[in-house]
Amino acid sequence: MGSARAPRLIDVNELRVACSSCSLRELCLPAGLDSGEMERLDRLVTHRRKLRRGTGLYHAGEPLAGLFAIRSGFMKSCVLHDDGREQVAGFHMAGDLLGLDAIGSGTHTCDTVALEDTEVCEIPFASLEQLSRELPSLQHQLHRIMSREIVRDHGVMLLLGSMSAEERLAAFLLNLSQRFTTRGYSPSAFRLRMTRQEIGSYLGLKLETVSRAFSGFQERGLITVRQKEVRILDAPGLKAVLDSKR
Amino acid sequence: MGSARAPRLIDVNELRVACSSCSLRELCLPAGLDSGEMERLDRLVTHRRKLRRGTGLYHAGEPLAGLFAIRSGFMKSCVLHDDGREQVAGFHMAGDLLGLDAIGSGTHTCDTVALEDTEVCEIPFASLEQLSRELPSLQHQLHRIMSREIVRDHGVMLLLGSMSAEERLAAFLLNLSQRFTTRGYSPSAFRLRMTRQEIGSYLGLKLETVSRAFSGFQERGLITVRQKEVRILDAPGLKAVLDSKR
DNA sequence: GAACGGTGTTGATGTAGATCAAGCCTGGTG
DNA sequence: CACCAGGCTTGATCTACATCAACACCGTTC
Repeated sequence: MGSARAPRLIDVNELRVACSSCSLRELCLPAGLDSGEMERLDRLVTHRRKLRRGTGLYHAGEPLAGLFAIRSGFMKSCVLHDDGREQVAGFHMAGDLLGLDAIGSGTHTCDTVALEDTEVCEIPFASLEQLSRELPSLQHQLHRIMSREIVRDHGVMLLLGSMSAEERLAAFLLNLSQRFTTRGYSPSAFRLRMTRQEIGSYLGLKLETVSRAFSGFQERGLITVRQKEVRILDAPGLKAVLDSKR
Repeated sequence: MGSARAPRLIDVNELRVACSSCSLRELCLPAGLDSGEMERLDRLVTHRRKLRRGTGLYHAGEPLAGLFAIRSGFMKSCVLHDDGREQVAGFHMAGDLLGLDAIGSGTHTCDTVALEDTEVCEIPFASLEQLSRELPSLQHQLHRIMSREIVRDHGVMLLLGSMSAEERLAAFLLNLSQRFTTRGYSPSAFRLRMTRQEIGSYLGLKLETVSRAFSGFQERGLITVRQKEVRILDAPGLKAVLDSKR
């Protein structure tokens, strides 16, 4: 269908969103590459996809198509248990790389869904492996990204295994705040893209508990919440919630 | 101290435990390599270390020395929270690769401790990256291992976030059983290398709860437990515990 | 602008697992 | 061989969170 359009126009458009001119290049796969290297990476990224809010990107069981870098928007990934139970495994924003779970088996092990309109860059994995053999910086960056994902997961395990409801929510808010900051947004005022139910699923809590924890923080003057709009009034206070329990 | 010994002897010894003659080669980093490639990998593995039970291998905060492949024995890794809380992040046995957490930042993010006398092969990471640029099979195997670690962590997150105490313990026992089987041991009778406290830490439970769940399984004829000796009498029954809760 | 469905808040009650406590194995040590 | 410390089990009680329930809010659609 896209082939009906004038090819020239598409080329120009693709050029405009090349890695080298992408504002996320320092967060994403191209971090640490020089301009020549980045150009070679660009050539791998032939597909970009726009996802409407609510649309899935890939599903558990599907063969690995490629990795996906988020250009803009917000996504969640969910792991599924045999019996239908599902849990949010992570929330992903611009610069994050999705699909790493599928490298091991060649098959995706979780579902990913856009929580707002989202644009992703598709990077064919075989080509990426090949190119990263030629570009040590790219190879290393890929390793760094996978390693950081492992460390992040360990943090979530710690949270789920040994923190109270309020501690979990405080950690969650501080983490979001930090990630927004890295991307140039306000650390203290942001809009949650996910529901209470999804936050609860991620934190191992029920939605009512999440709601009560929000209210509790608000009563103590740590934050204000109005539906999905959150403002952090007292970041040190939130951090203190984390250490309070000894 | 080792240099006082006759170098010849050490060389012969090192040869004996080369990757190519290691019984774990299909589980470990050399999986998928041909004999010439394996020989090149062998040359990276200059250090082997024996750890007495209770000894640490590396600690959070230390710079990445290298990756470590377990040749024999049993280890745990623990993530630490700022406030001193600690949680077991995983149990590791022969063929497992340790240290992946440190690639991202260059610094280890967890502690690892031998739970019984253990022998590990040290693989300098920089050399491994270099060699994996020349050997696509090695590169791919490294990626597979990291990806599988991510998938494993997602499984633990699901367990911690949405399973009851008995479900967690059942999943844990079945996982252990499966890993022992892969390594050629009995799937149904094995000796736990960790304490109830460590199992509890890993599963997000207190040791008393772990103990009660063991007793419960025993009363229902699913297993027998006597201290650290476990025998699985009814594997399908244990699997049923996982699905019971809907 | 009325009606509706998805989302969020708040209260009342129930419960799985934590906590506290006591006693029992077991393996290592003098 | 007796002793001891660390590990394990089991019981009684407590509590944080789940569950159930009612209602309020908001954005969408007709």
